[in-house]
Amino acid sequence: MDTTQRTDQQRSADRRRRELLEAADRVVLRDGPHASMNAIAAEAGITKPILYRHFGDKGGLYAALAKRHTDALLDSLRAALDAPADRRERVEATLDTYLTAIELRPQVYRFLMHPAEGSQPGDQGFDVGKHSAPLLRRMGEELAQVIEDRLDLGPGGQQLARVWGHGIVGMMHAAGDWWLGERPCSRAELVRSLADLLWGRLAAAGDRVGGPGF
Amino acid sequence: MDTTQRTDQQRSADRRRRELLEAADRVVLRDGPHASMNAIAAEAGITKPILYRHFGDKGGLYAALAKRHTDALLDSLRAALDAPADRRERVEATLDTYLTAIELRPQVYRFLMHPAEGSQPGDQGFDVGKHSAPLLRRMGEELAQVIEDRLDLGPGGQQLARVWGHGIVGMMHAAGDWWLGERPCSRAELVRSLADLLWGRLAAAGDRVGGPGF
DNA sequence: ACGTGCATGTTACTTGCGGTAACACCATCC
DNA sequence: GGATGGTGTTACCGCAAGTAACATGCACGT
Repeated sequence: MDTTQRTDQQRSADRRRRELLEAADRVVLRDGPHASMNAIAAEAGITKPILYRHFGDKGGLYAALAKRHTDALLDSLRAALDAPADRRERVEATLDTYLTAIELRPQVYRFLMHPAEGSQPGDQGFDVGKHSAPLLRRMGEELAQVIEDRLDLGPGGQQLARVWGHGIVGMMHAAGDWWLGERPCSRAELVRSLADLLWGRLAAAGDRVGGPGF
Repeated sequence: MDTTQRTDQQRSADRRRRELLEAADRVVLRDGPHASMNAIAAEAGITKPILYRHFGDKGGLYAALAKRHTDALLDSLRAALDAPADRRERVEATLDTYLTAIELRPQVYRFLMHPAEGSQPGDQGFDVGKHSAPLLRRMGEELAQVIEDRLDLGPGGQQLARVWGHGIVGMMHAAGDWWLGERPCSRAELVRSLADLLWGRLAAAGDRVGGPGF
């Protein structure tokens, strides 16, 4: 088997795949996650079966598309997480990076959080637990690793780090989602409020007069 | 217009609607959120158009279905939130209530977190912000209200409470989703870890030796 | 008693999408 | 020159959402 030829072919196929992904990206960003395979194929200047040859099925295409954006976002987050500053500043920088990303490209964000597209009626009866957006899971795992690596949490620290990783990511996501919809405050205020929450201000707050305390 | 007759009709329609919802519930719990309208109609012993007359479209049926479960879960959560105990115990009780609910009825949980079913290609271009599960939003708002009512957060407290409400709910949700899929620890441990996070243990933890600190 | 509404039910259809089979073109390699 | 393999097409299947048109039964007003 001719290595050069095979490499050439693979190179060509990879380039084509990237072109198709970029076309799909344009359509998804324009039409939303409901973009049909026909529409994507049309945007790419081809027809459906080619898409299916490259990506298997719609889930495959969407997974490939999601991976691109997820990787990019995770790179940004890693940079914020690795910035030279103290812990609080890093946490705020990470929150701000995430929120800035979803603020600048809400369509991408919406697409990434919609896992329902991939699954089909007949795939697997009812696997609970896999339906959350892969982006959330990956962010949770990454953050868990960072926490475990850098913090001394004593015995059971690894498990604690994983819980916290997923929990913090979920907090960031839900708050960001709500904020994006209602825009009740500036991004900086949101970041500060969330960091305050993580810094234990909930436990430290005083009871309201006359109330039984939360 | 005859009031008695109208009431009778309405009563009958309501009863029918409830029967249909219960049939839909059975199917969705059996087949997952991909249950077709035909399947639901068959389970109810009727045919599709009747479902459409009652609920408009699939989104309407699913919304009605979701409302039932969401209301039920919110009632449980309110009870936990109102229990006579100190703040930490209430937080743990609320977390535990939520986690117990999703543990006992994972199918219901999965259904509630799948908003993608409702939206259709042609409804509205791209409204970002409305795509999160209504359950999450409602839980966030409720918790925000409780926090605002019972905690003295100083100026800007209302906004802070809302951020925290949505953030905490998101934390609970993401951690619960991950936990449900991997079952890395007992429910009690998860509750404790999350409460520790909310109690500021992240900020209090020491740096690991040799690391720059999270 | 009888037609008039009106809700309830049906069959049969349209539309649109995911996915596939079968065939056509064009380069490359023996 | 003819096999091979990737790229592309048209035309189709199956299935689910949603709708139109028609049938039936029950309470009402006169």
